[in-house]
Amino acid sequence: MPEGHSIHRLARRHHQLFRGEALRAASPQGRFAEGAELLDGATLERTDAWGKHLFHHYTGDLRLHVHLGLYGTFTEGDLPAPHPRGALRLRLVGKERWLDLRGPIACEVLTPEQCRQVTDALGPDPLREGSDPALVLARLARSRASVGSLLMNQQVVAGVGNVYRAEILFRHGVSPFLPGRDLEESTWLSMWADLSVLMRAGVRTGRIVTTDPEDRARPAGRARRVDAHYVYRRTGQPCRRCDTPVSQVEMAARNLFWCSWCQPDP
DNA sequence: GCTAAATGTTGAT
DNA sequence: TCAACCTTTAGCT
Repeated sequence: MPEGHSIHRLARRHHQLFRGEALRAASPQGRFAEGAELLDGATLERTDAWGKHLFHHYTGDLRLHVHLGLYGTFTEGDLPAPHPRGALRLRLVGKERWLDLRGPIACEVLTPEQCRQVTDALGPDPLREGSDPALVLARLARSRASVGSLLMNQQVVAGVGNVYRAEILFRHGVSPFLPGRDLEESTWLSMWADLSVLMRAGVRTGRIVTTDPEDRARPAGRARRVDAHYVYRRTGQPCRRCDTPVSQVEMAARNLFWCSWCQPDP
C-alpha cells in the first residue's frame, strides 16, 4: 500500500538490512540491466524517502531512485535467494539477505543533482523533519482547485495518497469540493499536524488506521479486524459518526469517498 | 481458489 | 481521457 508511510518504512527497513554492506545488484528482467551494473559492488551508505519516492545512497555518489507506483513491491529474505521468477526488475544481495523489486514505475540510478531535481518538484512531506505546512498553505491559498484534488497533488503535499486524502478530510469535517483558497489556515494547520501523527503511526505499523478508538465497533469476541477507516472504500455504509451513507464519486480517475453530512458541500 | 479492483504516475491520444 | 506498469488483496464462491 504505497502511500508515503510505506515508502518511509521501506527506507528504514532497507537501511537496517544493508547499511554499510557492499551489495551485488542484478536485473534478471533486463529492464534495469545498466543501472544494476553501475550499482553492483557499491556500498549502501544511507536511505532516504520524500513522499512516495525512495532513495538509496551508495558509495561513489550513486543514488538509486525508486517509485513503486500502484503495483510496485519489495520482497526480502535470508540467503540463499530463491530462483528469480516473473518480472524481477532488481535484486540486491548482501551478506545475509536479499531484496527483490518488482513492478515499480521508476527504478533508476541518479546523480545527487538529479535527485535534487526530483525532490525540488515535491511539496513538503509530513513525515520529514523540518517540513513547513505554511508552504502548502501558500499553494492552497492561490488555487481554485478543490482541496480534494490538491491533497493528491504531490507538488503541493508529498506522500498523501487516496486513503489519507479521504480520511484527513473526514476527520476535519472538510468537504473535498471546497476550493483550496477557501480552506481556513487554522483548519489546514490542524490537518497537517493530524497527518503527521497518523502517517507516523503508519510508518510504525505498516497500516493506515485513521479511526479514533471511540468510533470503532466494540471488539465482539476475539481479535477481529479493526475498523481502520471512516470513509475510504465504505460507499453506502453508515458513517461511523452520523450514520449517513458514505458517498463516492469518481474524480480524475480516482475514487473519492466522503460523508455528505459530516463534510457538507461548500 | 478465482476475480476485480487497488494505494500512483507517466506518456500517448 | 485512457492505457500501461504487472503485484497484492479484498471479497466472493
